[in-house]
Amino acid sequence: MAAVTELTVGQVAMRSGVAVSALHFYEARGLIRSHRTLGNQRRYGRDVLRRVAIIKVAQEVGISLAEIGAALQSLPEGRTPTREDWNLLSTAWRDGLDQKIAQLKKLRDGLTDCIGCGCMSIDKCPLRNREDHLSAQGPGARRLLVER
Amino acid sequence: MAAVTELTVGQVAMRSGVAVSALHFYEARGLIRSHRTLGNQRRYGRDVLRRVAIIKVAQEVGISLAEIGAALQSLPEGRTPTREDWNLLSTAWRDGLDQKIAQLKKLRDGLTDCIGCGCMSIDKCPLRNREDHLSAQGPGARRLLVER
DNA sequence: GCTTGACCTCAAGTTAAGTTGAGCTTGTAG
DNA sequence: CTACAAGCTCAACTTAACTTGAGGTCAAGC
Repeated sequence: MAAVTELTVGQVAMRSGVAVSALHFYEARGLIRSHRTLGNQRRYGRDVLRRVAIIKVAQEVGISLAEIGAALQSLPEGRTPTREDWNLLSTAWRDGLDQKIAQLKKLRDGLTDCIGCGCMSIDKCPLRNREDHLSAQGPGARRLLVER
Repeated sequence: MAAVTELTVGQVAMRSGVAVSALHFYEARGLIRSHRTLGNQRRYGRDVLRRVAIIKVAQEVGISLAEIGAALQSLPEGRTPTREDWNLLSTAWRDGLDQKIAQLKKLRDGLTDCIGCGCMSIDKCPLRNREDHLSAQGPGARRLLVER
């Protein structure tokens, strides 16, 4: 028992509340890192707990793993996130949240206005026309789970 | 040219802004209906435009196709949606939106409180502990794109 | 009357974020 | 020293909401 700080996957899973398979997955995606024992088992430093915490919070805010990964990578030198880093990220994400909230509000107000107006006629409904014909442009324009 | 009101898939696609393949898909899912010409091609009544409009609005509000389908089915007799029907649906959906907004606000406020506190220590952070360990309970508990 | 463009069907692919399972290895408690 | 829990890898499956493609039909202009 050299370093007391080392954690196994199972321990990280238990303490962080995410499944072992999810941890494997995050590692494959480059969101967390581990080193291996001689027997090829993963060992994590305690910083992984903080990283996982950040990941989960970001996910709840509606940020994709890809974006989270990018944000974590963009931290200078890919080092363990410090409080400073957390400030930057959480501020940015909070702003994103603000925007999302504002959008939903607009949508809700549109709905409210539209209730009872029976105007769902595609050409005239303000709700419908909010989305300025995003179709028929780029041919390969994929849009699953659209954001903006 | 008996009824001037008949539309082809292509026309519906163009006017509604959704792809032909998506219309096929909606039909397979029972969200819209068509009748066929002698040559087996789809023909739609104008009401389909309204239905598609409803579907798109609901999607933007974050409602799944399954739920939209259920809502549309629940309309008495599966008839063409009237203004009354639209009232009911849009009111319900607006309330859902309200809830979603409230949730995001709570999350944002949590983030705001947390910024600078550097408390991301899993055990003590209020943001982290909001989610009262939802792990390790039901074995088959799937949760992709969680709602609540 | 034939060529094009719009349609049709059905199967398979796509993305995100994981989960499940098979088959095999480690590590630890008794 | 021997179970049995916990790990490991890799492939395949899951859901939602469509898209893409292959292979074949319909309709309309010239």
